[in-house]
Amino acid sequence: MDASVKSSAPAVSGRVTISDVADALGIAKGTVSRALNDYPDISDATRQRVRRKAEAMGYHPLAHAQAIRTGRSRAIGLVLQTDIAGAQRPFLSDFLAGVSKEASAASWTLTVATSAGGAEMLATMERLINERKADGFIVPRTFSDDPRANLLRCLHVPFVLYGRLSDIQDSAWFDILGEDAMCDAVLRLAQYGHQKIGFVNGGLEYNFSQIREDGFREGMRQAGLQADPRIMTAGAMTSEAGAKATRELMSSPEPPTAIVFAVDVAALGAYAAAEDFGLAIGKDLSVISYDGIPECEWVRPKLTSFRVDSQMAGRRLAELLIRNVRGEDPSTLRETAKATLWPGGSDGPPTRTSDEIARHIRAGDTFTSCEPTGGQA
Amino acid sequence: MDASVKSSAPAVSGRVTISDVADALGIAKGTVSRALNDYPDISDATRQRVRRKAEAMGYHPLAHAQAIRTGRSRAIGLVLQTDIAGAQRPFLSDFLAGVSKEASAASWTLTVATSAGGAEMLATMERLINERKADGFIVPRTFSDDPRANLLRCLHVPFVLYGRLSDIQDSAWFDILGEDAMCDAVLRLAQYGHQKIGFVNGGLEYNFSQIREDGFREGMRQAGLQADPRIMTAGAMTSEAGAKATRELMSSPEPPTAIVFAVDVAALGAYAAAEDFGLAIGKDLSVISYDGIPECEWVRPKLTSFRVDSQMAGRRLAELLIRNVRGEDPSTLRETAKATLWPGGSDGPPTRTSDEIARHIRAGDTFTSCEPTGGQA
DNA sequence: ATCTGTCACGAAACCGGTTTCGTGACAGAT
DNA sequence: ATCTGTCACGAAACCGGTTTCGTGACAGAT
Repeated sequence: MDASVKSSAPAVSGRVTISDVADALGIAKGTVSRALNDYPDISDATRQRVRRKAEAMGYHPLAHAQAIRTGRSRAIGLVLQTDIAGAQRPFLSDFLAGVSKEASAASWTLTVATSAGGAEMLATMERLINERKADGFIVPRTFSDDPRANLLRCLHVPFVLYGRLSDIQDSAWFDILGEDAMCDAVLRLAQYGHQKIGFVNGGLEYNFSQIREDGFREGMRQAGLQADPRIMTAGAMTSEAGAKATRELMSSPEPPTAIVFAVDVAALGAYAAAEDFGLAIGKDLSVISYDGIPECEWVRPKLTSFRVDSQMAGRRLAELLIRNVRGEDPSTLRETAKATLWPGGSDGPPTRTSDEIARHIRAGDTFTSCEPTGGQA
Repeated sequence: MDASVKSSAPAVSGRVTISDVADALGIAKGTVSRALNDYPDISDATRQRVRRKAEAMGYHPLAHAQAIRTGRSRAIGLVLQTDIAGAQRPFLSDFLAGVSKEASAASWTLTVATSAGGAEMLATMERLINERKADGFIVPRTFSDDPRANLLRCLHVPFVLYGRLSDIQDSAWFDILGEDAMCDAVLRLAQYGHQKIGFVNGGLEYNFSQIREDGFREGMRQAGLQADPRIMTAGAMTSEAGAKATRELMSSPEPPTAIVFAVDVAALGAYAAAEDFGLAIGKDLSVISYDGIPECEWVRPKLTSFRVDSQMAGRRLAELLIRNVRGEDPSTLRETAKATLWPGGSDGPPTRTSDEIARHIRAGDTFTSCEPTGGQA
């Protein structure tokens, strides 16, 4: 009888649309939209009615339908750099789990792309922006002077750094306090009685390296020890580089009895170097590192390392980014967390002095092996 | 003078829209759309003109604007299971790189979510489908009876399995020929002279396990050897489980001189077990495994393993899925590839007989250690 | 009693695409 | 010369949302 009866069938696709909700309430769909988006020109009574009905009908707006008008699709962008030697590999699964969990909780999604570094990386990000596949980015592995941050700032696209930027400006970030870990590592070694403590830093192109070196120096200062530049080096981001760095440090006139590494993969290289020299890790040479990659548990003795909770980092970064996109001031979106010491067997009281080690290495023989090695003998 | 002059300004956002292209050509935007989508009611001449102009103006349709009408957003869905012990972790970065590269090349994107297994996994996938965040799914780590595949089939959502399904039906898949690798592993060991060869399979809930066991048996058959059920076991998906399985096999009346593992992480456990028994890996006990995880390079001796090219797998899966979504018959979208042998030092000619090993283990002492261990002595 | 301002909503335009419907132009058949 | 069918396109509706614009109803001031 009533000619205005529109079919209230819930659309062909089975999804509940905003029109379905509006029809069910007998109001305009624009009103429903404004009610759900907290426009001020909607009465509290209506707002409540709409909310309840939408909830009851299981209505969820389609992000990409909103995007066409708003330009935002509730998607977090993450571009992984794949041309660097496994740098982010071990944490990736946990990290993604953290990001995507937090995203899901806010009805956001995660768009992942991969790229080599440099121009390709920036092009990839621009494409995601242009195609509205990402409303903002999580920028992992911050560089000291990060072109990604520069680009996103120019384009006024929100982002959150995983790592602090020296040129802090107005960016949001989350970071693990690597400096505290390095400092604690030194103090732990000093307490064991180590006096000659070496440092193998990561690549100086990364922002974290300066920070970790500062932490190392601060630890030495607090322990009342001298930081000796002859047993400090940097740039070790692979096991091979870590081995090479270790050999260099150990070949110095006054070799260290303990080395602090800024990254685990480099520290793993110390095992090979120690083997070459016939030094026992954890006894002749103590090692403490940072990251907490699973390989720490594989090597013997296990590698003592400051472990980073990557899943938590992912979660926090996602939350900060979402708040950034929603308009909060980036300079209020900054957080830090601490790494946790996971003791292995790679550190302990020194069993040899620096002198003894130096003589031993010059002599080219070993302390511990049971089969004769090296030398002309 | 001409009242019909619409502003040809390229929109506020800077993007070129379909209307911009239509205006530039003086034709209707519907015509442009049909021309670009190869509708039959567009003349070749017009089609060419439109294509060229769109190209020249740098027009790219907005995937989510298309999605609102078509229901498709050119996005690949990938839900990672994060509650299983690191199973997919090591390959993840390469795998994502492969998927996302292939996706980018086709102007698709990759939506990643994570989930625990079971009902949560299915709910996560349904959410992505309902919100049009994925037009189809790559289903990694296929289970023998895979609830994800069942769900997607019911919903008529395209998907590609990474792994073959026993109940093949109409699904598309890509898989590495694990059976060939297992077979080759046995033949390699047989050529070294091994006769008692054990097998430690992965979890039987995974589809690959049956396939790899078949490959192992086929290898034994080709080598003219008896598969001995007392030195075959399954369910080892972690290093601990691999160590336990190795101990069991070695404690059998006729222990193996070589073991084939279906997965690397389990094989890594063999190192710990061998150490317990005082057996030298690669000499007293040969080990060959499968996956090619980076840890193979960390252990001593390096683990001989059949390496899977995860990036390639990701690429192939992405391509197959896209073709599936575009309407190609899934039963024509099936591919396999071979794993590549990466020899380490964990396999070689047997240095002891099964008997010698059995006696040794019963005696509870070791062959190789230089310090006395074990026994009451 | 009228005027003014605010409240709260409906109607309609809009975002950037796709798809349906209608029709003028032309060719070929009668 | 008219009729019929196909070709090739324009116009308009549509997808599911958001946002702008307009206006009736009511309250308070004059």
